Amino acid sequence: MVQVTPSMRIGELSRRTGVSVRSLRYYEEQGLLASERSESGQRHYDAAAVERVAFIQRMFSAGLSSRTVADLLPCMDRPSHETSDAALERMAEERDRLSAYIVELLQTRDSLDELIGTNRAHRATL
Amino acid sequence: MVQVTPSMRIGELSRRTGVSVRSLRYYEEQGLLASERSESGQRHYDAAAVERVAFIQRMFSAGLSSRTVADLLPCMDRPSHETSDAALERMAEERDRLSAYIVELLQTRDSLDELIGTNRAHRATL
DNA sequence: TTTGCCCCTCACATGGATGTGAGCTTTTAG
DNA sequence: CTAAAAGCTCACATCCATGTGAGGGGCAAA
Repeated sequence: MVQVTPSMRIGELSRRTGVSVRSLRYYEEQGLLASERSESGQRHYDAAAVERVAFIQRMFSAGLSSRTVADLLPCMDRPSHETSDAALERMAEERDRLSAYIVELLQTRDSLDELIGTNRAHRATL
Repeated sequence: MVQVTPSMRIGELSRRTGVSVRSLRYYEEQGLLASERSESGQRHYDAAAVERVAFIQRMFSAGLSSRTVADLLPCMDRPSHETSDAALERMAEERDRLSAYIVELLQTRDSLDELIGTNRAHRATL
């Protein structure tokens, strides 16, 4: 039988995403990343998994917890009328949190720039 | 003798900054925040400490470790020719890291917006 | 003096993602 | 067929800022 979506095993997914095998298993444990199991119990992923892993990483790096991401993913997989008010609200909340965080970081970057500027100026007086 | 800078104790600094007493002691342990000790061993801070604590928090929230902040602070306290090349480079490095991070977060926010938009659209079809 | 609050140190706990290693099975390449 | 490479599970370790609690001192108001 020909594989329609040539499945990859965990090592390959790890290589393609740059995410450790350990972490991929963790994502599964947290309900973020599904896998088909072969008879012998090995995980197999379709090509879409690469994207999904990237998404998960982005969310993590934006400060969302695995729990939160788990709540969001269904809305991504099947955006439908089933999307509860709660989930929608949750997304908006996270978005706002992220926005505020970005603003904060921009200010922090300015602080750093100023700090660097001041020090460069002092160096120039050598 | 009149106190020129009326010193505050740790509880007050905590209140003014919103940072826990525990954390303030931790900052000191990490060499980020100095304090004068009274005879009985109690910490006293001058008004400038409030600003410094705020700065530390910003750096932390920008992902710098206490170690890194400790390396940066001398450049803030005494920007002078003594500012080593290494320190300056370090600052620039952190600035760039932060910049890259911000860009990433902006993209992530866009992802979230799109996700929210898609779901709202589906809700509208109810 | 007693009561109450703040401070001190020490040290163990927490959370969340990830690292690491043991012990064992499956797959693959020679 | 055999050995290397890759998977599996389980479970303990790590990092880092912070929480928490024990046990005890300092100091002001009643």
